[in-house]
Amino acid sequence: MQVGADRLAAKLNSFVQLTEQELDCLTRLQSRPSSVKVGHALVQEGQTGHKAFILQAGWACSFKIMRDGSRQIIGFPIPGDCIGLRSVLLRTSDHSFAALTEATVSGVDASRMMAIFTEFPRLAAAILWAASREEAMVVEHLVNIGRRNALERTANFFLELGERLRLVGMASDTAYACPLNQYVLADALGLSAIHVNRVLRQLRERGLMTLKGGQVVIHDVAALERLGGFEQQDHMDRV
Amino acid sequence: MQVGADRLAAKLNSFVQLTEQELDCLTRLQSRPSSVKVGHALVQEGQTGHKAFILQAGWACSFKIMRDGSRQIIGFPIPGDCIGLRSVLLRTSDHSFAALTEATVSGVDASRMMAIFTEFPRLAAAILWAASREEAMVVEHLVNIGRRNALERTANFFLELGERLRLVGMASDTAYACPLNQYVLADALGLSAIHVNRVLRQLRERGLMTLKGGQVVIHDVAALERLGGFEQQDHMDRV
DNA sequence: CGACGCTTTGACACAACTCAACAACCGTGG
DNA sequence: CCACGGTTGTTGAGTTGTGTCAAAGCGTCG
Repeated sequence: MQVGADRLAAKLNSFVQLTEQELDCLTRLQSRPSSVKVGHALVQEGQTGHKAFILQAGWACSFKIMRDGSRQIIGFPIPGDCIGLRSVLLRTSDHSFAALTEATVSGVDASRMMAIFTEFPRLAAAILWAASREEAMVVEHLVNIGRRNALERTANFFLELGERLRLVGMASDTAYACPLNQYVLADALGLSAIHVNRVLRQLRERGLMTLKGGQVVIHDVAALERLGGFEQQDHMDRV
Repeated sequence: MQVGADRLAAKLNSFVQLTEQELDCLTRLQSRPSSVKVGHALVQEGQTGHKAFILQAGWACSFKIMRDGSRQIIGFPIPGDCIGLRSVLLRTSDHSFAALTEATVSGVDASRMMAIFTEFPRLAAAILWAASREEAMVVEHLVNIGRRNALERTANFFLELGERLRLVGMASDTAYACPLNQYVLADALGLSAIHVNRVLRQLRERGLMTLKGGQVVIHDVAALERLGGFEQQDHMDRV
């Protein structure tokens, strides 16, 4: 498998230039890609099987269900991202994953994963780096929910998402496909679905952005960034 | 330095039994502990120096300042926790750290940290494990803010904090020292300081818990756990 | 004593939630 | 082809939770 065919290899390769051997190891680490149906769970909270996946295509989300039935979505892995990496290290997974669209994933064997640490330390560092980026995203999400009102929060969310998608070539500067409905958005943003609707309307009426038919179009990037308190990320974090 | 003297070693040792050599490596990794004054920043957001610290004693918090001056507190590292581990991997730190009480920390040299990956892979795995636990805490925090109201959120927060403190012997089953004032709590919980006050009063009047003079006393553990939607963590996550 | 940091309280405003109903869309099957 | 049900989006009215502003109480420290 060459770089490019495997999303994980492509991502890690942007951190440290990987050798032939390391690329080969990554290939062997992953099982043959398999397809997942919409709504199907990948990892269940509390599950103790040490399974992790790499999302190769499609959309998914990680979330936690509360006792009252409501849920909080933690994040939306996009192609190249790890799913359930933590459940390999911590014995039980602390949250669940589900596919939001038809998706393809490749499984990662936990024991082989641990073996990497002894055989390919540079690869291990790269994985820690990827995990760090993921954690940084959760932190951003936390700040967004904790300290911004519904309008700012939503604006920030779509900018952040667009930024990530652009890095993997799934978005242009002002538009991208986004299959998230208002219920999903509500659970991600810590709002009610109805309020999400009102917020989207306001964003539309203000001429900032539109979400329609699974397509996000940003009409006024500058104004949206101002509203969402968005700051261009620095991606020069190669060691 | 024996296990016990060094908080980090003590923590990692609970994940994998560390060898003499590994313990020795951890000791050499850390600089001589130094003391930090209240309110003093350890890591500034955007700072590019690859510095990390291990908190050995005292209280600190990690936070992000918004453009409008408000702040969101991400978490409260307690002794044994890493501070700014991510700023070693991602080149710039994405948030800041400050001491909340007189604290002592030992610095960690970034280049030596990277060297661990090649020399002591088991140690690297242990560090990744510690980072995973930290991320799990952020996720809990996110869920708490996103999907619980002020009362439940506060209840959950103090239970969670107590749980962590108990693991390092800084809390009994029903009480612990907690130097966080209402402004700090507000910034952590995504509330206003005034509302935190109201919530604390309600918790007190309902006979659930009291925060007074830097001391948390839980009067009715069961009821508080029910209110906060708190579930006992599983700590059997040793590999 | 006054100054300061932190807590407490009340009155009011506003953001976000809930409930209820309806409209648009889309695939399915008659 | 149209009727249908299910899903998703839209809107309004009323309620509740939380923020804001203003002021006072309290303890500590200089």
